[in-house]
Amino acid sequence: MTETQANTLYSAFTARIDAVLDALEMEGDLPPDTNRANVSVEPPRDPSHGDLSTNAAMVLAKGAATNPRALAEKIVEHLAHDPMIESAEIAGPGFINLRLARQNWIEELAAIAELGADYGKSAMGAGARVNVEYVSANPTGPMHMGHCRGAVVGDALASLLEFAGHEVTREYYVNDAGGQVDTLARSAHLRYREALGDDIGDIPEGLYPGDYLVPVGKAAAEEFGDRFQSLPESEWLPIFRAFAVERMMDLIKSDLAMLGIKHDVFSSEAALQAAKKPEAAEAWLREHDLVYDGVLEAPKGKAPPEDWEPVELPLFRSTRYGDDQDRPIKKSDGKWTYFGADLAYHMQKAESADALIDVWGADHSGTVKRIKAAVAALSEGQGEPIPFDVKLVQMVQLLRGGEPVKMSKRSGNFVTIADMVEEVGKDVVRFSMLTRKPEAQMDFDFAKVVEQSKDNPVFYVQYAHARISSILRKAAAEGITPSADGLDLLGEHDLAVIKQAAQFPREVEAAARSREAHRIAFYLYDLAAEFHALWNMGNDDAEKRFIVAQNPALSAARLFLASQIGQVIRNGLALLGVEAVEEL
RNA sequence: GCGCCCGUAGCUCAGUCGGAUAGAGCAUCGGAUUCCUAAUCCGGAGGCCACAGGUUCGAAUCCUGUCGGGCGCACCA
Repeated sequence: MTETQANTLYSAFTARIDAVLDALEMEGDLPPDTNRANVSVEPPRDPSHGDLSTNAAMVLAKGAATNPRALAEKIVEHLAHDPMIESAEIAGPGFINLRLARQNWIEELAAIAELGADYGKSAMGAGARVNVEYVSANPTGPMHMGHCRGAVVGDALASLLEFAGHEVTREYYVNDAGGQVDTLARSAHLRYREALGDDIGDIPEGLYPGDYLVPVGKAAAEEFGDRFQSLPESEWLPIFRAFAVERMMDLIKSDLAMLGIKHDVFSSEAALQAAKKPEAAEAWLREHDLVYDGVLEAPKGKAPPEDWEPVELPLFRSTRYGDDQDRPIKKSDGKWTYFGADLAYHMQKAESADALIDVWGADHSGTVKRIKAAVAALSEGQGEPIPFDVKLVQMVQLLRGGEPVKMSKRSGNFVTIADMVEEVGKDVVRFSMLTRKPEAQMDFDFAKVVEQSKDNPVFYVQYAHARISSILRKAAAEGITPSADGLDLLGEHDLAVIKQAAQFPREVEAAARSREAHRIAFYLYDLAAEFHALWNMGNDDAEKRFIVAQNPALSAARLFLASQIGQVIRNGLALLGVEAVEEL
């Protein structure tokens, strides 16, 4: 309760209860400076328990040397006089259940109208600069499904944090310095020779066979003519590396655009190395005895690699920070390891951020400890340790009609994001990726998603929005304008939807705090469900329809309600990067 | 062998810093459409929250162990 919170309905009542506890301290019913960390004020799961519930009496009774119900009675006494509280009751082991006066909900609806696209925004982040690094797929080919989940999860997380008051940088780390990009360059050169008319035969083992390099070869032929056709590799490798990486990044950016993803910053590993950042990091670490030259032991419990031989390498003392083993920052050929460059890269990011988040695939889980160790070591050394989170996104098992689909860049046979988006649409892809928590594995059956697309939750939410658009269109045609004037005419069943909508700001903060964007998707589903339920009441009872014949004042009020629910759905979908359609 | 993640209804999954009778969708059974989009709604049935201990007013949630599934485990990225 100590965190900064937006001025929402729920935080307002949290403050009221806090004030009551202050009063009880003054009156001696509670010991001074009672620890209230475990006090919660939140809507109960079961709506029949009221609008808000607090466990304050149960949590604080022991410290006050009394029993929960006795303390609860004292709290209730204070709350009973509040005109914004309709009733306060003690229930079960000592919960205090509050029913809020309907005025609260009417005002909340007005607040949605006033804030519009800003409704739900929070100041929680207090402008803290958060760098979210996601995707960072190697620039050796188009994006495939293996990248998709992390891309969507990272992007939604970035939007969420932004909405919750953080200053977010969306960053992509381009691994353009390792051996894989040399392979890319060689593969591109082969396609280049092919474009110039050489018979290249089968793509040799160890090069990338994918067709996507054919246009790269043609482009190179146009750009360079036959200049590099028969020169030794050393003459063209760096040139083709840069050329091909640039083309691959264009490809990746266009794939990302299909998913509605756009990064602010693309950081090049090659540029990082050219700027000697890893050297600087190494020097600092050596000064502090965090890097030393040593020999790693062969892995235990598992047959060591056949070509295993002990080699002395510069090692980072990641064991000092909880890793299982010290980690090499340079290879025996003197080049930086991925990790060696990556630790310098994280320091670079930290220079312009207050917190770092990496979104990685679960296949990198083994490297989390070392990078956390490195960031801890380096940032402690340079003042305050920087908060650093690695969000691991679990694998997606891609199926087609129940059969696993292979994904391998080497074979050149893989389902690309472009294929996926073209077949099922961006909104389905994004929403699907966000309707389960990222740390759980998921199956994604291509055929199933296409066949059952009507059952996909994204349509359920979009349908609610479409219905709202539809009714507003109809009202406009009939000359009825939504209006807040008659909101007092709304009934209990209308309020149920408002209550759900009013939770949006809470959900935003809870989701941002736990850094879990998928909560927004589930919330929207619940909100849509409330709306659909309200809509269907109109089937049985014409008085409960949005447009009530002979009652323009009530119609205007209900249309106002519908319009605001639509606003909240739009705000939520915007966080997920899913479109709020006008009609299905 | 070690590390990380997961285990909740027949299936796919939610579950708010530990809260009240564990929730949804699909599937299944029964209802609602002369009427704002039925791509919707209402109701029934379906659970030893993998298992065993522990922590406390209170555990699906936290701790320990076991079992099952996934990912990773020298200089790759």
